[in-house]
Order: sequence, then structure tokens, then C-alpha cells
Amino acid sequence: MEERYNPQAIEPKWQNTWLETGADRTSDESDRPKFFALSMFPYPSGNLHMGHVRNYSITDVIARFKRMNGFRVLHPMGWDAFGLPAENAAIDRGISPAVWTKQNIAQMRTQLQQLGLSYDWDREVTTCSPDYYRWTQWLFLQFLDSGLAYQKESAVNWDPIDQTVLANEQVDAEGKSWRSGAVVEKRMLRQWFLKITDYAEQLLQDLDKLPGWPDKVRAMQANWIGKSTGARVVFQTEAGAEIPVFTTRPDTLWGATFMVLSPEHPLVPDLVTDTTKDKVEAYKTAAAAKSEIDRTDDSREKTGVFSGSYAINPVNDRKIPIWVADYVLMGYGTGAIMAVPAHDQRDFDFATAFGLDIIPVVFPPDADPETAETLTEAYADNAAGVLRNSGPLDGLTVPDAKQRVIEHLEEKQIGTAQVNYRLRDWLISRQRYWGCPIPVILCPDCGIVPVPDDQLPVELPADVEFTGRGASPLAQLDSWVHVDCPSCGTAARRETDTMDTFIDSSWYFLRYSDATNDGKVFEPNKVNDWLPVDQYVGGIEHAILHLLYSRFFTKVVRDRGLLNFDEPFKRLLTQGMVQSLTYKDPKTNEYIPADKIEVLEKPVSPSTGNKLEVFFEKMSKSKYNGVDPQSVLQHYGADTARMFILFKAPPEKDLEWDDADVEGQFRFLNRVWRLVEGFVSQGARPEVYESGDLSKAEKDLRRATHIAIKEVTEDIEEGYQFNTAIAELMKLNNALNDAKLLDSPVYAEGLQTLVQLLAPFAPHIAEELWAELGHTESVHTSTWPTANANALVADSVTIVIQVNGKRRGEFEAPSDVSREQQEELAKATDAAQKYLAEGTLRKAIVVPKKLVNFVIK
RNA sequence: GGGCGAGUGGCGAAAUGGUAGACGCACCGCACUCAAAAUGCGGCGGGGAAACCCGUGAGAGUUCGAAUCUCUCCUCGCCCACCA
Repeated sequence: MEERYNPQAIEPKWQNTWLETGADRTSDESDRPKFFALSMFPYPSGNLHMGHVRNYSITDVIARFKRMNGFRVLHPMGWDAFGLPAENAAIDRGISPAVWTKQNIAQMRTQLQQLGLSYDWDREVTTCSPDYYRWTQWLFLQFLDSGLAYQKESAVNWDPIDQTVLANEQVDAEGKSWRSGAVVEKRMLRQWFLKITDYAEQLLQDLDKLPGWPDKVRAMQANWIGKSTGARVVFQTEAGAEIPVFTTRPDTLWGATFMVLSPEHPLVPDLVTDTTKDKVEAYKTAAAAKSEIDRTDDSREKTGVFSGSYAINPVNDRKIPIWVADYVLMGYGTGAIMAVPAHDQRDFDFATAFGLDIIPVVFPPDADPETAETLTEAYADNAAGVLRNSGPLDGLTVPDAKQRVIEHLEEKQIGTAQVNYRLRDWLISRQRYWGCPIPVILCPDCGIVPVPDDQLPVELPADVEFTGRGASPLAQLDSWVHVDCPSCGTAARRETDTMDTFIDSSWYFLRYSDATNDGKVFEPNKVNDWLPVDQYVGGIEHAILHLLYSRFFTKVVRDRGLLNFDEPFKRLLTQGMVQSLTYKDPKTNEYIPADKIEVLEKPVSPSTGNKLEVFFEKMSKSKYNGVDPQSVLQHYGADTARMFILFKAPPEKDLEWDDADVEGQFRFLNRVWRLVEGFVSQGARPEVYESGDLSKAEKDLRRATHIAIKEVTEDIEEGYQFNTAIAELMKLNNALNDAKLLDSPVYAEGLQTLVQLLAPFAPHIAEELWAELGHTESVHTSTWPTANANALVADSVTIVIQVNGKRRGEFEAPSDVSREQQEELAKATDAAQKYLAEGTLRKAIVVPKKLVNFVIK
């Protein structure tokens, strides 16, 4: 055996062996329980970053652990391969998106293999490959058939110089095109949507079926869906036009003193008068010109104009002015609100800014309810008090009034109870090339005609030019666009929009169950066998969209009868970011790469000489703080990188990259290596302990071994506590190192156990050491050790003595000590006697085998 | 404004009602070495000679006993946000 631990030699060796023997292929033995371990698949940018390494290391530990525990494990990898960067590469460098993507995938696959990740590469999926996107298209047609895909006019970002549609990411913070620098405009286009709103209630309700998800993610999804219950109330203008509003506070209806319509509201042109027309028009134009950035600006100064018309409050016939203001959004509710300034802060601010009526106040404060001056802010609290100024609601509490008012509205036929969701339908059209083509044909006679199944996939043409200007490359390619209608044969056009890449990733986890099927999207028995995913691991940044879309897809596909479960991901782990030391010039706001700084202890900018700020931040190119996984692998090997990342912080917390700690992990693996080396090189190989009498030292070591088994198992199984699991490995290592018992079978047992427990974390070194210990089969197919209950019991236990809750001493007691004995033994100690003499013993609290607390007065 | 979470040594962190700081990093001392590195051994919250005292963001409470449970407040992070 080599004296030195040399990862550069053993890692490639074992990686090749595993590949050749198919060690990581999915087992089909159906008599074993299944486990589906999944990491969120990456976009193939060409380079693995530390976030990937962290994500995949976590999942790999779980997959390997489950395999050793007798599960058949599905642990696949794939590529979320459509998307903008490939198209940019085509424009900038003339490489075709397909070729560029393919190269990147090849490069990243090699990097992944160097990490020793136990993927079944036979099930690799690539979303940009026709044998995958064929089924993406097929699924789209299922949506279309269910009436869940439809077209609607919607705004896009339009670059007036390049005459092209821009993705949101191509519009910079100032609202300008990344390429031409032109101010981006909004244009209306007919685009495809998926009706996710039909599933809003289910998506909300079923969050309760996901106890294995972080509360945070469930809360974020619930928030995003944004259910509110209230009422729809119809107001009439003096001219007789109806304006429905949605309110969550119908109980405050008697307090409405004006109405506000969104500038985009279709009724606005009908409300203006000769005197207000120009002002309202000007306001509408100004609002339309406002970019997203201005709209989300924090300044929050209320703006608006009077429309010129009045409405009648249907419950009290009060005549109230109708205003137009952009704090009311066309996209939520009905695009119109009733304003109750006394009980809504936004309405209060608006009323204050424009001198509108604030009263009546319809529930406390009590002071002088009729004077607006007594109100300095809206009174929204509804905890106490009863209503007034509210006709039939007078005297009711707010909760009662909320009930009663709905009945009242329905009796009078002016409103109904209504539920509203913040969630909007999903705009999936992209006017881009490198995405999945939407498989429909637009026929002048038949309208929207789905591409027949036997003509799928609609493949992306290869002979395309990329200029970054004009219409999407697909729309510019006449030979591709012009096609006969499959239904009537007339000359028709293909849909040239491609799908949002979130579609590709909304079902890939289903495909892994039957990845190579070329006749079906997947066999029902396979998808129902492997799914749902038992453990999904990925970044918190996907907490809303990707996970919500995937849940939506799963439910729709279920309702098409293609599978039989409600939720795709049983347990979810969202790992924290990987951060590293970042240097920033506080005066110029420039980030400085560490290798440009001469003295790191007192970092100053090399160009300005300013003292730099030093802090941890997420690794990113623009901050020059990235640590390249490749260089870490070359230096320390994959096992050290994995160990460091898993040990440094619990998986869901942010992790601070620290070279010294990486070094520390390398040292730990070296210690394990030397332990085995020392054992093997002395020649004697006693058999692993089975039974027989043991010395005190042997008993202690054996106990340490079995405690490690127990703790490591619980840490992995019960809460992804890989950091404490590794700490337990270190303890066992220390115990073996301290025990001078090389000839004992207990030592052999301990050493062997250490290597097995290490295997999920550091698979290469564990495999090598396992072989050195004389095994011919892989450590990864060995059976995970079980803690022996007898071995865990110590001969004696340490009992802590407390007096009035303060620690005053301790003593050793036999481990089978009874409650009564424990109390008596404790009383007899010097420590206890000293305090017992000072007062009267009131009570003794005995925690068996742990502690005795004397309460003394 | 709403939601979620966090605050413990010089640092990353353990401990989820029972010995606060496991494990590791950094640091200090010793051994080995001509020397350094590597490695091994030992120390390492603060105060104190010691007995002891203090100590988990602040304050109160519950309890025999609180980092842990409850309440109030402070600070930080993330997500959502004129959502009616």
C-alpha cells in the first residue's frame, strides 16, 4: 500500500472502474424498495461552479447511502439545454447553438464524472435533443387538447433599433436594450399562455401534502398564488355603465368615498369629459411609458387624475368621484377599486394627496368619528369594536359584518362572494430560436391546427442565420414557415414562437423513469413506480417558478390519465449559496480580484489605493470572487472538495469558502489513510470482531465505533446533517488513533466501519481503503453497518449533580443504576453534602442516567 | 407594508427542556528537524491564585432547570410587494 494519500492517482482509477462495471446503473430488482434521488439539472454553460458541486455532492451522499441500505436507487443527470446564451454565442461567435451546447455538455459531463457522482448516465436527458423535445411538444398538445393552452394579446419588450423582441434578461436596469442600447418599448403580440390559474386552488391546497418541504418554500408558493377572499361589488356610473370591483373588505363598503380605475381600464375613455379628456390621456401615456423599474420604485408618491365622472355607491347611494391612478393595477382583480380612505392606507394617502373625502369612519377609532382631522392614518385593524354608519351592518363586529354584507349584496343583487388569486396565467411564447418549437400550424381556414403526432417532433431547422436583428430566426426562414395545413391542405404557416425553457424543466423528472422510450412519453407503470421523487435537491432560487410549474405539469398530466400521483417531489432540500471572500472599493464600488491585491491582510485597491471592504458574498463573475472547482479538484481531489463542502455548514445554510478549511479536510482524509496504512503495513490482519470477552479499552473503542454508526445514520436519515455526520467520522478516527489496539479484532471492526461510513461522502478513498483492507467487492455495494445496542451501553455513566439548577459536581454510576440508587449516590457525594448542609432539601429531580437536581431552600 | 428565517468563542458551527461551545479552522506551546514544511502531543469563551463568578442580541416570563418554550423589543438576511 502506498504510504501517501494521492487522490490524483486513485480518483481517476476508481472512476474508470465504476464506469466500466456499470456500478452506478439503476437496479431493476423490483423486490427492493425504490428511492429516487434528484438534483436540479444544470444549464450547460460549459463550466461547473461551486453551487453545482454543492448541490450534486449532497444528492450523491443520499443516493450512495440509500444504495448501501438496500434501496434500488434512481440517480440520474441531464441538461436544461435550451436558452438564450446559446443563441448569443451564435450571434457573437457564429457557432451554431446546437454545436455550442453539445460542446458544453461534453465538457461538463467530464467535470461531473471527476467529482465521483454516481449517476446512471444511461438515463441522461437533454432538453434540446429532438428525442426529448418531441415529448415536450406532445405534452403541449395535451394541454391544448385539454383547453389549457390558449392565445392572447400580450406585451413584449421591443427593441426599436434592432427591430426585435427582447427577453427580460436582455433589458438592462435602465430599461435599455443590452445590444443596441435603445430604450425598450412595449408592443402587443398574440402569444401562447398556459392556464395555470385553473389549478391555483389545487396548487395551494396540495402544499399541505408536502410536509417534507421547507416551510419557507411552501410559504413562498402560497404567497405567489396569493389567494384572497372577499366580494365582487358592482358600482354604476351616473351614466349607467357598470364597474365591478373586487374587495377583501366588503364590510367597509359604506365607507367608500371615491373609486379608482387603472389607467389601462377599458372604461376610462367612456368616463372622460371635454374638460378632463386631455389630462386623462396625458396621464395614461405617462403611465404606459413607465418602465417596470419605475413601477416598482420605492418612492410611492401617489399620482392620478379625476376622470370627470361619478359613480353611485350601491349600498348608500352616495355620489362618489371616479379617479384614474396607476396604483391600481389592471392585472389584479377587475382593474378598478372602491376606495375607503378611513380604512385603507393607500386610499388614505391618495385622498390626502388630492383632497378627497376621508369619512365616514365605519368602525373605531371612537374619538370623534365624524371629523376627518382625527384620523392621521387609515384604521385597518379589525380586532375590536362594532360598525356604524353602515346601514344594516350597524352594531355588528367586523367578522360578523363580513358575513352579513355578502348576504346583503346578494339579496340586493349588487355583488357576490368572490375569491381572487394573484397568480396569472403562464406566458410561454418566446420569439426566439433556441427553444422547443410550439407544434401548431396556423391555417387561414381551420385556425389553430395541432401538428399530428406522427409528424412530431417539429424539428428546429439547422440552416439558420443569427444576426440578433429583426424577427426570430425561425420566422425569417420561409422554407420552414410555409407548410400545408394538415387538416385541409391549404397553404398555412407554422407557429414560429418557441416555448419558455421552464416548460422543458417542468417534466424532465418524469422522463428519467423511462428516458429512452421512443414510442411514448413514458410507460405509466415506470413513472408510477419511480415517481414521486423521494428527495429533490436544488437552489432556493427555484423555490417559486420551477417548482410551481413542475407541480402544475404533474397535475395536468395526472388529469390526462398518464400517471397516478398528485405531487412530483416528496421531500425538498434547498441548499444555501456558496460564498467567498469579496473585495470591494467602497469609494468607487468596484470589485477587485484577490490576485490583484498585494497584501491580503490590509487589502487596498491596486489602482486607487483605497482601503477595501472585505466580506463574504455569493460567487459570481462580476465580483471576481469565484473559486474554480477544477483547480480544487486538481489540487486536493474530489473527495476533499466534497468533504469540505459537506462539513463546513449544514446544507440549507450559506457556505463560506475557506482555503484553510479545505486544507483541513485534506488532512483528515490523510489521517484516515495513514490509519489504514499503519494497520495494513504491520501485516497482521485479525478478523473483524464477532464475539468474546473484551478489555476495558476494547469495550470503549467498540462503543465509539457503534456510536459513530448510530450518529452518522441518524444524521443522514433524519435531517441531512452531513456536517455533524462528518464530525462523528472524525471522532471515530480520533478514537482509533488514540487506541493502541492494532492487534485487536475490535480495532479491525472500527477501521472497517470508518471506511464504510466514509463511503457516501468520499467515495474514492473509501473504495481504495476498502480494497486495501482485503475486500474484493466494492464498498459501495457493501451493507451499511448497524449499531449494536449492547455495544452502545457503557459500563458506567456520568451523572451531573445540580443544586437549584446550577451544576455543582458529577459522579460515575453503574450504567444500570436505578432512579432511587442514583438519587442516593448523588446525595452521598461531597458536592451534594456541602450544599445539603446549608439548607432544607425540598425536592430532588432525577433524570435517569443523566442528572440529579436538588432543590434546596 | 406582508411573509419566512437567523442572532452562541477570534471564525465555521454543535447542543431543540438537563454538564453551553461537540467537530473543525485559526492561534499558542512542546516534540521531531541544522532549519522549515509535514506530522505527532498538549492548550485554547471571559474574569480569578483558587473556591468560585459571569457568559448563547436586549428585557421580562414559564420551569427544579431555558441557547432551546412564551411575550416585548433590537439587529441582520432572504422572498413578495401600491395585489384592493
